[in-house]
Amino acid sequence: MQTNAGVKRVPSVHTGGSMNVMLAAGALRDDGLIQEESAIAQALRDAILERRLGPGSRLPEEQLAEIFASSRGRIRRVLLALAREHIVVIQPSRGAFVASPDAAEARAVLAARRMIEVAVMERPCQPLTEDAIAVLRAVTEEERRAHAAHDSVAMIRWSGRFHLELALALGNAVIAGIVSELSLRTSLIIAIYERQNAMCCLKADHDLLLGTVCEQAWAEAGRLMSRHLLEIEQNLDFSSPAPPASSLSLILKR
Amino acid sequence: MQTNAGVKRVPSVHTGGSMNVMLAAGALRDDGLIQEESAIAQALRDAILERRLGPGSRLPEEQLAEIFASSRGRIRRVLLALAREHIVVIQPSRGAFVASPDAAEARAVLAARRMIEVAVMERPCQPLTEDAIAVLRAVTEEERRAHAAHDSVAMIRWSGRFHLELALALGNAVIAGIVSELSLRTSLIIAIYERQNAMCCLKADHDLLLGTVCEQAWAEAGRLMSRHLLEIEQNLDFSSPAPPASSLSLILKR
DNA sequence: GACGGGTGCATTGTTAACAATCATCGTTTA
DNA sequence: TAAACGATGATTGTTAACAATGCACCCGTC
Repeated sequence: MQTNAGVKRVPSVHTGGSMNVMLAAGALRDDGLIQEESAIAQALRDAILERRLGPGSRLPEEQLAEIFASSRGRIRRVLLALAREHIVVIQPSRGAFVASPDAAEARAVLAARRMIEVAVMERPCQPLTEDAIAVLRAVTEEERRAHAAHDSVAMIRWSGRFHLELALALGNAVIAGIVSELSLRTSLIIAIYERQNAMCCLKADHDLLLGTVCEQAWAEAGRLMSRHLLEIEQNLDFSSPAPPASSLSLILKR
Repeated sequence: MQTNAGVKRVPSVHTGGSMNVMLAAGALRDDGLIQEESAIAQALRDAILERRLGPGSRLPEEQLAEIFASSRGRIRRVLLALAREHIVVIQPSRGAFVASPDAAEARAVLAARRMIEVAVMERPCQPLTEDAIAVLRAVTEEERRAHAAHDSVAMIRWSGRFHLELALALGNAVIAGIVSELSLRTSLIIAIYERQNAMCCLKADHDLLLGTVCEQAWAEAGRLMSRHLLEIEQNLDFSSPAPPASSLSLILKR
């Protein structure tokens, strides 16, 4: 599924360079899965990311097989892969469900993110290239556009994307893979514990961050990143155990 | 995340203590795998960690199924899980092999480790408990013992274990999982690129580190950790592409 | 009305047979 | 001699049928 509808348009002149990085993002490789499986996995990740599939949702093998015009065996492999990413839970003899992390796990994930992403800011292990800056600018531009259009799905996606590109630009592919996984888990967590009045995770934080990054003010960038992630955490409400218990309605195919 | 809640670890006693510490290690849960599969996966990880299975080794499904008295289907699941940990590579229609990361991947893994583990030292997100210190002391004691006995297998294992316990003590379960995976990848890397005259990865670095940790001298601990990991990296020789090409001799079952 | 047991259905788990693919090696030919 | 070709065997990939499990529903009894 590199037909990722929205991902194509990077509004910059240097289509060539951006394109490359664009591809890399979706394709941060799904080791051990063949193309078709990888596509299904990505479709499920997208559905979770965009909250079409809520935490606790049932994921029946046969139904998924039909939806994706695939076989049960293949779905099974995909579900195992997603279980290893901690966004799906497999209960033996019961089936697979979208994970619904508890408060402790939520805190652990966020703490890990803070630790890692702040470290990436403070001590980048790669020089910042012009290309990388261009990509980051393009992403924040997309974020702004999504925000203006009140397109919350796009907002979620580009927001995650910003963190990923940052990890890729200042860290490396291994770190980016880790950040990517933690990002996805985070968005599951937000789906469960978000405060009602939540400010939808963006108030130009990313712009600010990008500014300091461009100036190579690493210490300040680290501080901003820390604050940014702390804010996300502080906008969670762990008091309501609230398992939203979504139905098995699958609006997966597009 | 009560992952390690049930496992009480008391360091003191020789066999008993060590055993307990042993258990906790593998048990950093293998999501999506049933017990039997998890055991097989751990056996393979151990074999790789201890370099009984060298990089590039072939891993035929049927043979593994026989060795572990299991079925091909189950082996298949295990291999997929290990592929997602990047310690096994699955080549479609060709089979599974122990991964042999190239220089670029090796550097990325080590850089990621340095970034993350240094961050854990510098900014622990948990107060250091007495229990944790006891466990860490026990591990270094085991390391010393293994070193004295020239038991390189035990040395490798306890060395990795030290890093894991550190991440668990000062970080959390999520970070420990990440460190655990990176550790395993590192030991694959060392198996490939280690300099002949390598000093076998331990010259009391861990003792020193533990000392500063106990004193809660975080900045110094971070510096030591950084140096420690850099030393590992500097003892690698990427010039010889040397794929040791090990046979498929499987001394897996114990 | 609540509890316990039992039946049937829906779903997952497992297996075995078959199909497809790749490597090996011997043979042929330029 | 070396390259190309082709058959053979070994290994992986896929499927479909069957077994096992858990769940919901119904019924009877207390």
